[in-house]
Amino acid sequence: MDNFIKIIYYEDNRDLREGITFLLQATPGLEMLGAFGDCSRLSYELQTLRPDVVLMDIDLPGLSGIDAVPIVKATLPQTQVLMLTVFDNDEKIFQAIRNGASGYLLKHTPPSEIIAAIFDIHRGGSPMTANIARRVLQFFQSQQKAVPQPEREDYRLSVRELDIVKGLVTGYSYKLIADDLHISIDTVRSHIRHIYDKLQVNSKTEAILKAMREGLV
Amino acid sequence: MDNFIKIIYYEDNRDLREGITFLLQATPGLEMLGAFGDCSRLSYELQTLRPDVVLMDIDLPGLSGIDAVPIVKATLPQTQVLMLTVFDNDEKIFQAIRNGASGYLLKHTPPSEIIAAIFDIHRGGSPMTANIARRVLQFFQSQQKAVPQPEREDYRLSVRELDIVKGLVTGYSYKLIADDLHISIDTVRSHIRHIYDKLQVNSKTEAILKAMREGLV
DNA sequence: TGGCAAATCACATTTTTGTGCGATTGACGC
DNA sequence: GCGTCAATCGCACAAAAATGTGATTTGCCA
Repeated sequence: MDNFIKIIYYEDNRDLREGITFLLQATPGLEMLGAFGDCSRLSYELQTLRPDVVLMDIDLPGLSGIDAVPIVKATLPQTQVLMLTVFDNDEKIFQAIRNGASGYLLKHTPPSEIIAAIFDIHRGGSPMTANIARRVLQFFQSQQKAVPQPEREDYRLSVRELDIVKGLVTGYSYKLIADDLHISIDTVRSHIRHIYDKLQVNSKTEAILKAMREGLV
Repeated sequence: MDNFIKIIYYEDNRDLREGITFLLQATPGLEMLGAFGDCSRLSYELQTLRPDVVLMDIDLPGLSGIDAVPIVKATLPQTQVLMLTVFDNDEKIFQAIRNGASGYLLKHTPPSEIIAAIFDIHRGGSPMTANIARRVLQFFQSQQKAVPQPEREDYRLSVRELDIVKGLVTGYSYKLIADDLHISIDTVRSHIRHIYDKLQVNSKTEAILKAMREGLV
């Protein structure tokens, strides 16, 4: 049984727990090490049984399944956690994922898919129902879309003027910028004048703030 | 055929295109509207055929499948895009997702799963191979971890000093800050001196930059 | 109750910026 | 070839900021 996938299972509903346990025990390639109604002895069970995969319900009495995930990952980093739950609530899903769960199935998933998911997750995949995956993707997309700023204006600064702005945003004085770019301080002044014109400001501070906010640098 | 899922397919490999087309044509519930070797007439095809699902290869001649996705979503926002490709490269995956793809399968996926995925995606799910899902989750986890800031120092600024800093970051001159807070400009100077001491800087610019970066405001 | 820090104000001096009014050079377009 | 513009530099004067060296009041707390 050396290359069998070793599994432990946390689920407070007794019928379900026994049903799944029976199912997994009957599956070649899987080794069911234990099934428990709560996480009260989680650390002990992890250390003695050293499972490859932990199946975890969310709504457990005492320590919730979500809070149990980081403990599993801290104790056995190589062990994969597969959430198996009725909650398809966004916050719970993301929380579980943040905490280190590698898969997320809803309980109504057919037994054959649960078994496939266990092999998947052990192979380095992340089984998710298509619904859950959609939530994750949507979150992902919303995060990404937040980056492209709201309509950035084009102030038509020349490359040299941008050099100067970079200097300002670095916190340099005119003199330092001049030294840095090997030009005279009067040239820096001159550029700064044009920059102020183009940015419609009239002090270094305003220019810096505007440049930062408008993402010119 | 009204409730059939209408599909168009972009794939430059002719054998594969014809194979998949044949497969989908033979599947009850699916209606294959067309299969094309490139995206040269994408807009036209979208508008005339109005598919429910677009299957999209990535490595197409001319416009790449990744760049085609935003066009699909812009033209027909309700239409779901399922990427079907050999690339399991992170950047390509994330790019496609960012652009609005709702599913991502590798070409070696068995035909039965491709068909299941089409039904899935049309139902609002996001079919992904477990491998792809793992990449997305990992990216997700790394993003989340990035949020907890890198140890913000406590510079022990007094409330009044913070008022001043806020003024600076708003772009106010000493005089404006003084007026704003109803104190003399010399008092502002005095506070600023203390602020510079505490922040370990020696110019307004540096103070503003440090305050912004350290999130003091 | 005596020390301490925060908040207030004053005055003087030096540096740094802002602004007005120039000039020269070189690249590019028409 | 002529106009335009970016990039360079100069000088002068005024305004703002940085620095030094003070002082007074208030409230806290040990």
